[in-house]
Parts: sequence; structure tokens; C-alpha cells
Amino acid sequence: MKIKVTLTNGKVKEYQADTTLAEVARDENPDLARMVLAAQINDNQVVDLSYPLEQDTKVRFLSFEDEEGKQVFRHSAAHVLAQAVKRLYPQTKLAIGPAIKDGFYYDFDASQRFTPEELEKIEQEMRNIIKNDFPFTRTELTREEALVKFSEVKEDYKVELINNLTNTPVVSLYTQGEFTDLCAGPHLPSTGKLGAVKLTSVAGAYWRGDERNKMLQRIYGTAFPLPAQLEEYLFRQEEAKRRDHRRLGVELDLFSFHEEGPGFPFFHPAGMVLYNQLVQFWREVHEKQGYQEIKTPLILSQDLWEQSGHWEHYRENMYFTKVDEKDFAVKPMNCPGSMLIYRSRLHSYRDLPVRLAELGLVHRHELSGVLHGLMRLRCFTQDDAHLYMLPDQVGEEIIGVINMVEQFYQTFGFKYRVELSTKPEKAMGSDEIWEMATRALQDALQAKGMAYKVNAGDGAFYGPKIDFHLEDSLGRSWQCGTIQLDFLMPEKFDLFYVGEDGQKHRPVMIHRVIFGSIERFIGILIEHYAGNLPLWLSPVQVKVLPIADRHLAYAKEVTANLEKEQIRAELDTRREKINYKIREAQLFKIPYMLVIGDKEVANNTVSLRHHLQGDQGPVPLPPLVQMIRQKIENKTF
RNA sequence: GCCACUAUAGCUCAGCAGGCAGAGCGCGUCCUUGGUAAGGACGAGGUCACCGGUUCGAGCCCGGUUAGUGGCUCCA
Repeated sequence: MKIKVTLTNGKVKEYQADTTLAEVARDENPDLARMVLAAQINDNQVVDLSYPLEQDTKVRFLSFEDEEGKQVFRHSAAHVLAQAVKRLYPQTKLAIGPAIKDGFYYDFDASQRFTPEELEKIEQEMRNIIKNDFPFTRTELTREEALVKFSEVKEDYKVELINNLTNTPVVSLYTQGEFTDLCAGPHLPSTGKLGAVKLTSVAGAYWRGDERNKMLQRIYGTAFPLPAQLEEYLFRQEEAKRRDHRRLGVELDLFSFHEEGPGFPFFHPAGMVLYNQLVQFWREVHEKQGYQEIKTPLILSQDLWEQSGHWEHYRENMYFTKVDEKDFAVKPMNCPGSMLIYRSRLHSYRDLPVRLAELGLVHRHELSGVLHGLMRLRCFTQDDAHLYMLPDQVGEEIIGVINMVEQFYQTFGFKYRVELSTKPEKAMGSDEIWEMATRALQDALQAKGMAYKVNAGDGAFYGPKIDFHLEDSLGRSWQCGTIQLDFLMPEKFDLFYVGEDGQKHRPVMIHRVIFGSIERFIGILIEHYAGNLPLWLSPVQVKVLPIADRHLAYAKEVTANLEKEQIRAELDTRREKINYKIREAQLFKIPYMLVIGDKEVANNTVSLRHHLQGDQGPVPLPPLVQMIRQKIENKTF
């Protein structure tokens, strides 16, 4: 029987049925065939090259350049890792080993520890396996057969996995050399395709990601077809580390951490300038958008938190204290305080929406192991706001907030991802209310035409939310902005407004943040700009550098002129050489340096140097001041 | 919180076989008045994270604590 194979380049070829994809690839282009790792058929399934074609098929060959190809490649590397581990430590039990972004991992239940030295040995064994160029071969067994097979070799985790594969009568296994693993596949044709592998770290990981389960040892690694690609990857990782906000925070003297307050940041003067600039920008925008700013106390009676549901749903993250024998809690969120203000006077439907914004310092007892610079703290400032509105204002208000988020992130040139989080297990309120709220958020996203991912069960305990995620220098993503729709808190706090009919009605509430936390946002900003902050955020915008003492008087005059125009300028009066002063200003990533010597004094100019563009030559001060002012106002570099 | 690793001067890091604690940068004083990324000399600075143990003797070996790092779980 003949079958038709359609390739991505449009070619249609005829083959004998049972021709494998590998044969098709070789026939199409023998050179390219060496690059091909797997194939996608009929726009959905990714399969091995040994897959025999039985009917007319659309084929897309996958190489390492394709995301799916990378996945296959790294997944095969994970199998080789498992094989190496089994060779060296035969009693080790295998859990799972998928490909991930940038690499792969495999989880093991082993009696011995995988120290860095052990990783070396394992890596060496992997290289042997690669050199042997074992083909990956696929076999299928019924679930019962597979259960017997894996029970015999005491692979308890595999047995559990098979038991959970209830919707399929057969399971697939992949074998390379003496090693066989339960696996859906697909895989590379053979281990020899794995050009360069590297084991990067060991970490603990709970079986099935559940902290009640046993902690396994997870070995992380990465793999590339060519050693040069691996080198480049490792180099990029190093580069990323150089952008790490924790490192730059020290170098630029922005903030610090101390043993006396784990997870509690200390902002230095320079860091505070950055912080305050963000806040100033935030206030300007919010004022224009009809928000009113409030401030509520850090410590509030425990009764309040019982009323809000935090006691029930959020207690393990809260700090408690006693005042005059009464129980109080340090606020982990700002909403109850805001609601007390809303409730402190009567609201007419004509007043709504009421938008109360608060830069609220919240404290949350995060697990010690999760703390991470400014990104994950135990106290942070939320740029919070609570919007109280009529039910029919919900759509408009959500869109208003989304627009604001866009405006902010655009200002910084951030790419972001949007997620919609739905009702969690531990939640207040009925399914109907949750459905209604979730629907409202979806509608708003749809109206904005935004792509988003659904995060089932990840909502706040009082309502579903839209989250905005930004990426840090190592590609980890951090939640920043969030919009949470809440029908429940107004109920709990008996909030109302007086409607047209003179009766009490329940308002709807939106909780939202845009930066998320000012601290985390600063961390992301630092990494995003690699410490080269835009002019308007730079703690020092201009450094004035006189060459010799006799230029000091003029330099002071220049500095004063800059300061008069609200430009953050500093004068370096030290008796150091100009090269030295420039180097220091460069290291502090100060955007503009003004060098002043005999020529400048004589001509009434300054010599301009930009920290990224270098020497710009002499310019008169007034137009320069104007240019700088303009850049600050436009928030450009 | 869990798993693993780490902790030496303000910062980056050496240190050996268990035998008087080091370098560079930074800081201070002095000399140098220097034109676009480090001028020179001298000097101060340490409870080797903390507590305990082994030892004639511990920065080094062992146990614990604290903090940090990479993950897991959780989250702005």
C-alpha cells in the first residue's frame, strides 16, 4: 500500500506504508536528516523517528532549534542521567525526569547523598553512555504487565505512576542499553545525539510536589547538541548572575540585609531615592485616575482579622502580638483597614466608584527557605488600592485597572504574562459567587483582547484574580500586579451604599496592586536594566568632576545650577585624578558626568560624558540642563 | 518548613598536614593639581558567624544554632 506524506515545505511524497519517519527524512535531505531529532505528525502528536507511517500523514521534522525538539533532546538526556545513576547506585529508585526550560531534571530516592563529587562521576558515566550510542527503543506493555515488571525491580514510584495511568490500557517503555524506563516518549534515535551534557545542581524535591510526601533528591542538568552551545549557555548564566539585584544592590549601595532582620530589607539613601521616585510617579498617575490615598495602621485587633477571614485562612502567615492584654495582629494585607475607612461614612450610589489607594507596609511570615533578596520578603510595601463600586461598574473598573497596569509596565519596557487564577481549595463563599466573579474577570480580559493562562485553584481566599508576571534576569517569573474581584469582604464587613431607591445595597470590591510590592518591583527593575537605571530613577543623575582645585568654584556653580532645576547632582571635590573620579562614577552607573577643567572654565562650558556612550565633548550648560530635564520628565534614558 | 551546600577584614576571595590569620579593592594620613575607567608611600582594620565538643593545641575535625545560596512547597 502507498501512502502520501506531506512535508512542511509543501512537498507531497509517496511511500510504501510502514516507512519510518527516519527514512522519510533521509530521503528528503540526507544532510538535514542528521539534525532531525523527532517529528510532529498531523499538527499534534510528537513521535520518534522510528515511528512507522501507516496512512497519509502531515509531517513536521523537529530539530534542536524547535521547542518540541529541545524537549525531546533534554528528556532523553534525563533518561541517560537515570541510567548513569542506576549504574553507579543500583539500589536507587527512580521517580520522574522531565525536560524543563533550559534543561532537565530527574528525581531519585537514593540512600546516599549526591554530592558535587558524585555529580562529577555521574556526568562521566553519562558521557560513557553517550559514547556507546545506544539506540532508544520503544516497547508497549499492558498496564498489568508493566506493573509486574516494575514491581519485580522494586521501582515503587513507577508502580504508583502506572497505577495512576487509568485511562490507558497500554503503557510505553523506552530502553537504551541495559536501562529501561516507563515513559510516554518520544526520544532521540540514540544516546549518541547528546553532544554535551552538564549536571548543574542537586536539590530536594517532594515526591509529586506535595510536602507531605517523601523528599527526593533532584538532579538538575542541561544538554546541547554541541559543546560550544553548552559553553555559551553557561556563559549567559554567568552574565545573568552579574545582573542579580542582590549583587547590584550592594555595589550600588541601594539596600542591605542583616541577620537581625531576616527577610526585612534596609533601604540606604540611594535606594530610597529610587523608591521615592517610583512612589512619586505612582501618586501622580493615581491622582489623575481618580484615586484617593489613605493610610491605615500596621497593627490591628485580632477580632478584625477574625471578621475578615484572615484568621481562618491566613493565620500561619501572620505575626501576632499583645497590647494591653488584648490580641493584635500585624497586618498581612491592607483590605480590612480600607474597609473600615469606607464604612466610616455613608456612601450614596452617586459617590461610587470610591477608589482608596494605600502604600501599605504588610508583614507576612514566609517560610525561611523562600526568602530571596527583594523578590521575596517578610515585609513589603504593596501599592494597594481597594475600589468600591456598583455591580454594573465592575467591567469598566477592571478594564481601568488593566489599562493602568499597561501604562506602568510600558513606562519600564517590561514584557509580562497574564494569568487568571480561580477558586482555591481553601476559600470563602459559594461556587456561584466565584463563578460570577471569575466570569467578570474573563470578560474584561476578552474585551482587552489579552492572551492569558488559567491557573486553576490559585485565587485568593476571597476571590479570583488576574495576575501579571514579570521575568527576572535568570528567567524566573515573579508575580507583580494583581487584580482581585471580591464579593465576599463587603458582605463580611456589611459594607453598603444607599441606592437610587433609598435602600441599602452591597457594593462590589476590587483589590489591586500594580507594582505588586515596591520592593520586588525595584528588584526586577535593577535586573531588567542591569543596574543602569533610567535617568529619572537614578539616585544620582549627574556627577560633576572638577579636574583640579582651581576648578572647584566653577564646578560648585554648575552643581548649584543643576540642583536649582531639581536635577540630582553631586560634586566630587576629592583631590583625585580625573580618571579615578570617572571610574568611580562609572562603577556607580551614574548617567551623566560633567568634567570641568581649564577649557571649560574659560569657555563657560562643561565636558559631557555619558556612562554608556562615553565622552561627548564640551557643551554649554543651559541646553544640557534642558535636555536632562526633558529626559527626566519623559522618563527616557 | 523540607533537602543540599556555604559562612575568614566594609567588599571579592586565598589559607594548611590541626601549630603566631593573608591578598586585592575599599577606608585613613601624607606626597602628587592630574583631561575621560585605578598615580605613589605609609597605616588602621579580625572573637575566622554563634554555642558546645575532640585535641597539648581548632579558622581547619565533630555536633548544634543562626544567616545566606540553589531547589521543593508556598507567594507580592
